Amino acid sequence: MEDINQLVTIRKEKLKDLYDQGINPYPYGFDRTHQTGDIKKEFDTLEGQNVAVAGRIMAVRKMGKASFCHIQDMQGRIQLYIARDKIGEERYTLFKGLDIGDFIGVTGLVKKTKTGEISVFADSMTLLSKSIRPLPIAKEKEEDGKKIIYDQFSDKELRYRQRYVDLVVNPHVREVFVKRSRIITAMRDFLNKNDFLEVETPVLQPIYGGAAARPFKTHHNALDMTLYLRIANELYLKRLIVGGFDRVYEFAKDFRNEGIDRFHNPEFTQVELYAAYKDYNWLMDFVEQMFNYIANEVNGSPKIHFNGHEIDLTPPWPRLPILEAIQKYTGKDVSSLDENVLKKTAGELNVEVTPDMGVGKIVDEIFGEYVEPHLIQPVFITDHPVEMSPLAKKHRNNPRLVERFEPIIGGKEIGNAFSELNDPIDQRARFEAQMQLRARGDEEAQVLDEDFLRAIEYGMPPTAGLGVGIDRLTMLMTNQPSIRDVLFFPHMRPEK
RNA sequence: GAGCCAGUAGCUCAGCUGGUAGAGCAGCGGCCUUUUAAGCCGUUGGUCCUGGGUUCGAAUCCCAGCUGGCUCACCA
Repeated sequence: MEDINQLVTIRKEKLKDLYDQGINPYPYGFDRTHQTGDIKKEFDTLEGQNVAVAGRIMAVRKMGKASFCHIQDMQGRIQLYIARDKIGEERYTLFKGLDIGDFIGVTGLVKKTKTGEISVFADSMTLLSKSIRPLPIAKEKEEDGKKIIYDQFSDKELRYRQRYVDLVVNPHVREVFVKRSRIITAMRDFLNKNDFLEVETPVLQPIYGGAAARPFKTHHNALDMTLYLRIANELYLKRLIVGGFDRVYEFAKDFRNEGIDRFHNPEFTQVELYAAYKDYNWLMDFVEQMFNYIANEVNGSPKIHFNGHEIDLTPPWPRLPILEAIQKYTGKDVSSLDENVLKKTAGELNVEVTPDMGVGKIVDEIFGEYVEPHLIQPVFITDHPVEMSPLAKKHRNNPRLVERFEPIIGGKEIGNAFSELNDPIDQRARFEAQMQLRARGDEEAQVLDEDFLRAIEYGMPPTAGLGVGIDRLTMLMTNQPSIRDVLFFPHMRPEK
C-alpha cells in the first residue's frame, strides 16, 4: 500500500534523524517505579520524592525553554514538566521533536504546579518508542464541570477496526473492558468458592450440540473428517458430571453461524456450569446470589444502571412461569398448550405464525413480543413448553413443561438453565424428535449424539445446569447498547 | 433482506437555491521557562466514496453502484 500520508513521511524522517544522532528510538526497556494513578493516590507521601514513570505522550504544551506534557499509562495520565535547564539542552531539543503518541520514560520529583496539578518535574527523559503514525487525538476542556471533547475519535467502524487506537484515545472504552475482566474474575471466584472445578472441553467437535443453532464447519486434514466449531459445551460438561466431577464450569468461546446484530456476534463467550444433586430451584437461588456478588464486586452495589433504568439485583428475584407471564401481559390464557388455541391467540395478538411453528415456538414468539421487553427488573421466567428444550427434564408437575428458567434483566434474557434431563430413554426420544424436525428442514434442530446418550446410559446424577452469556452480562453491567462495545475485536467485514 | 441516514484534509466538521474547496485541531517553520483545547506569526496538505447523466460549469441536481452506521426482520 503506497503511503501517501505526508505525516507518516515526516515522522519517518524524524526517525532517521534520531538514528543519525546515535539515539535508538526503540530501546529495550525502562525501570519505572510508579504508575500514574499511584502517584496521584499516594501524593502525600510521594511529594518531593523521586519517581520514574513511563507512558505515551497524549498532550503537549511546548514553550521555548520549558514544556508541559501528559503521558498516559494503564492507570491514567499525569503531567510532566520538562525544563531545558533541568534535563539539558540536547535532551530538550530531543523532547521538542517528539510527537503525541511517542512513548517516553522520565525520572524526576513529584510536585504540584502553580495551578495545583500533581506533576513529575523531569530531571531525565528517555525516548522509549517512536510513533510514526499520528493518533487521532481528542482534546478535552472542562467547563462548568462538564467535559467538552473536541475532535473525538468517534467513527464506529474505525473504532472497532482499530480498537488499539480507540483504547488509546477513548478512556471510557478501556473502563468497559476492565470491567469485563472483573466480571469474569468475580464469577470465577464465586464458582470456585462454591466448590466448582474449572475445566476445558473441545472447541472442535465431530458432532455439535447443546443449543439450537447453525455451526461453522471445518475440516481436519490428517483424519480427513468434518469438524464443527462448538455452538455450546453442554454435552461435554454433562459427560464430566457422568464421570464424577460433581461441579464443573467452563468459560467457553462458542461459535454460531448466524446473523450479526447488536446482540449477536459469530463468536461469543458463555459460561456454562453444572451442579450434581441439585435442581433448577436451587440454581435460581444460586444465580441470584452470584449476580448480586458480581455486581457488588464490579460496581460496588447491587444496583446497576442500564439504558436509563436503575436495576436492583438484590435477591430474591420473582419467579414467573412463562405461561402465567403471557397471561399477565396479554390477558390471554394459553395454559392449555393447544396448538389451535395458540395459533388463534397469536393471530389476535398480531404475532406472525408460520405453519411449521410448533407449540413451543409460538409461545416463545408471544413471549418475546409482549412480555420480555417489559421485564426490566430481574425475574426468572420458568417452566417452558417441552418442545423447545430437548435437553431439559420434564416438569415434576406437568409433563408438557420442562424445569427450565431464563434470568431476564433489562428486557433481555441473559442466561438459560434447567434441571438437566438424565433419563437416557427420554433423552433418546427427545433427540429423535429433533431429528424429525431436522428432516423437515429445521437446520437448527439438534443432532443426535450417540456417545452422549451412551454416557448418560451409564447413569448421570440429578443435575442442574446453567449458561450465561458473558457478553450480554457485560453489556448490562457496563450499560453498553451493543455487543460490539464489549468485544475488543467484534466481527467485521473484510476491510476494503 | 427492508427502511432511514451518512461518506469532503490525519481527526471533528462547514460548504444553502449549481460558479472551479474551507475552518478548528494535528503537522511543518519561527517566538515563547507554570501550561493544561497553552498562546502569537507564517505555512504544507484534497481522487469532495465510485461510475454515469443534466449543464457553459457539479462537492452541490438526477440515476446506478460501493462502503458504513442506526432501526426493523432473521437469530436462544
